[in-house]
Amino acid sequence: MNGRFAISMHILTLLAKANGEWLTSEFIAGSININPVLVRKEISNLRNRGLVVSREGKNGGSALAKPASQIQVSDVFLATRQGPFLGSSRNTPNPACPVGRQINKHLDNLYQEAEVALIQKLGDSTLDEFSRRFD
Amino acid sequence: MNGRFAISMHILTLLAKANGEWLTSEFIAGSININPVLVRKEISNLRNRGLVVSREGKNGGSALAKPASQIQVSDVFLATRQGPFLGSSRNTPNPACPVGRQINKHLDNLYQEAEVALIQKLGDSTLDEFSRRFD
DNA sequence: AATATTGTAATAAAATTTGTTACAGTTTTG
DNA sequence: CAAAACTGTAACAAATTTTATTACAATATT
Repeated sequence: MNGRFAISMHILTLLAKANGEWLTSEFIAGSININPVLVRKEISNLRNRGLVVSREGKNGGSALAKPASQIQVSDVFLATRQGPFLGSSRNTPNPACPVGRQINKHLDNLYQEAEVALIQKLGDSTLDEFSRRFD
Repeated sequence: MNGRFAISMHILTLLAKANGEWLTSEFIAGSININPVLVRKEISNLRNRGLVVSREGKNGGSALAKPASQIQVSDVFLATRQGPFLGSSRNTPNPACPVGRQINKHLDNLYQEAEVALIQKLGDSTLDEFSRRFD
């Protein structure tokens, strides 16, 4: 995972504990201690994924699109992962070498297997469970 | 995983298929298509992990420190991972906020659980198996 | 002694991530 | 309707991380 996963989990945890209140990006940014624009960018992504809803204008803000018990941690992982998860092979190995020619294909297979296992694991827990861990 | 995992897997696959030959960093770099110094750095790391042995001087190079069947993919993962695997929380959230104060602790727990699942999965396969996938 | 090679430090370049500024568009409220 | 409080997003800047390069000392072989 990357920093975006942490930011998204933080946002979603705040929303889960907000009890129907619409939180502003500025308030959320104050808790995470980052710039409100970054929060809005992440929320935009979560909204596209159907996890969050927002409203513009005065008294605007964001809220969960569905109960926290229906949001799995794996949903957040999938929403924030970029590309093939495990750093992907951005090498362009030598095609004249038998290993170089095939390594990316085999690594991609490996990554995918690993990712499936990880998603399964993260699918076990929900945002509701996660947010209840806080005092 | 990161680019270093891919590089290390590439190096180890070449060594596994080298049949006792000592491969030079230049040869390996040619297959991966990166700078030989990077190869030597990665090999240095793998050597510290007990996966590879090297010898200096003319006709020097590197070889596996043990049979490929005794090297698990999870060993490579552990050798190349940097820090808390999933991008770690380098945010410094607001300690005045109940969520901000505890989020890193709970995320770390989550990361660790996920990492255990991943390592278990990667522990299922060995370098030997991986290298046999190549034609 | 000449050659081939590793080991490693120092530095530079490139890529990625994170942060900032700016401002148009949308609601609410007086 | 105008002011205020927001979101949405683009464009740009700064910081960080990753990857590459240069340089050279140390080690073996021939």
